[in-house]
Amino acid sequence: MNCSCENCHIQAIFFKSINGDELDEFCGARVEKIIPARTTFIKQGDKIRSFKYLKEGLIKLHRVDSTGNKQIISFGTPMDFVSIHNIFAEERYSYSVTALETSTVCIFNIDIIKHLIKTNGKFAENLISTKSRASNRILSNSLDLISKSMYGKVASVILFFHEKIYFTMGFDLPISRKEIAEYTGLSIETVIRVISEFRRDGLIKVYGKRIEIIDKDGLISIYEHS
Amino acid sequence: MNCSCENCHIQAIFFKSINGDELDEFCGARVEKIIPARTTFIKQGDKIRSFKYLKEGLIKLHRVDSTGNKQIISFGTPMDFVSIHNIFAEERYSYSVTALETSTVCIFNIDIIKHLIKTNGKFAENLISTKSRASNRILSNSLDLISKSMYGKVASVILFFHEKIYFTMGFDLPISRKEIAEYTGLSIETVIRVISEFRRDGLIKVYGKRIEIIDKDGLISIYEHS
DNA sequence: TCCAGTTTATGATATATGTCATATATTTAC
DNA sequence: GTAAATATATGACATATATCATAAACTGGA
Repeated sequence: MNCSCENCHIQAIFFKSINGDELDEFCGARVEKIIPARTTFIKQGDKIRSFKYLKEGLIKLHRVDSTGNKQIISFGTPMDFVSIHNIFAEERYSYSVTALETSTVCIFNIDIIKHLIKTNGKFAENLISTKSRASNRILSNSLDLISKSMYGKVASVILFFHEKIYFTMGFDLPISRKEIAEYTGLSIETVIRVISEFRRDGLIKVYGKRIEIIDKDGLISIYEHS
Repeated sequence: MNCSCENCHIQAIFFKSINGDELDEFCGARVEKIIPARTTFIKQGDKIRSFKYLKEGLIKLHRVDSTGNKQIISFGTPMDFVSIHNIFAEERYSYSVTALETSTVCIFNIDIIKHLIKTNGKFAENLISTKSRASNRILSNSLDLISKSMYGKVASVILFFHEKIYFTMGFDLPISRKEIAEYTGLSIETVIRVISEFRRDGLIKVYGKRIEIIDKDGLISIYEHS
């Protein structure tokens, strides 16, 4: 199996720094795996044995914190998920990863990655900068939530899936109200109530998981003013 | 000026991967600067022109978010602050850095760092792993705050300065109540009220900035159960 | 030393958010 | 296809948190 995929982001990101021989070495050991929706393919605490790249799909990063509390860390698309957050820092994953939609993951030999970092400076630089951008984005989203009210938090989730994932006014939420609660730190009931209130105020239409944004500016205004 | 400091953490972290010649190149261009307490030496939006390491002291990372809200991102000691969060990801700092106590900062030529990454694989690996650990820790602290009540949030700040910075039961808080509010996302009054309540409940003694922990287990229990 | 600004503190009150109870709708397992 | 589990929804109520007002304590500079 090689790396001939047409629209591989990791190729665009990393491979411009890899020459022919290295590319063969890197891709020769690649395994592609289809992950069914709602399947956890990286478990918190597991030993890190490979380097994974999301080729296609949508995933969530989640964890159980030191006090036993379940929380969602972030949502990711191929543009922003490669399993590098922990690879060089810890021996084990400090988070789990679950597919929200059917996803395709490319699995690489971790030793080859480590070897590439040591022998290919351009690759190391690209990896550091990709990793930095990804973790900056996650941290920034997390910080955004801390200072917002329940309205701002729920609005930010709806706007996130609209602006970063689906790009259309109407879309099916890929997560439950409970998961929105785990991401925002709110209770489930509060999440449901806020969604209902947004509906009553004419900001969105709701049919179960289906959301249709009616007043995007209104949502943005709520997000911005808490 | 060279890198002969006795207890340099960056030396311990990075320099084990650098040989004599590289060390000279790296340290030859080093500038050491003393930052007075409460001075901002990195400003959000500034162009990144150098690589900075906190040799001595205590700093806070802070930012103004997209909606104009001021918040504190994290606190750092020499053990965990090197200005690598943004260096390879962005052209400009996405956060400011202010000294909370008189601090010493070592300033390196950023091009030499970038050159080292490209030519010294061991250095690149150490840098990636140091950076990963630092950003994992910051993210983890930020996520911890999201799901906690005002009691848990304030307890976590007090326990942080006790367990990670001063190690003694009594210490002077290096930040104001307002800064605790900016870190936790609470209002100033709520922070003050919670501290007063902790005092009334015999968990701590308070004399202005001075905190003395009386019932550490009680604080931990509050932190854990929200 | 005094003034002005900031910080800490507390009360009164309004609002935001969580908890518990209950009901319906939806999904899953067999 | 049915039972059980889970997800969504809403009301009533309790608790958590913010806001506004005020005052005392502290800080830095003229």
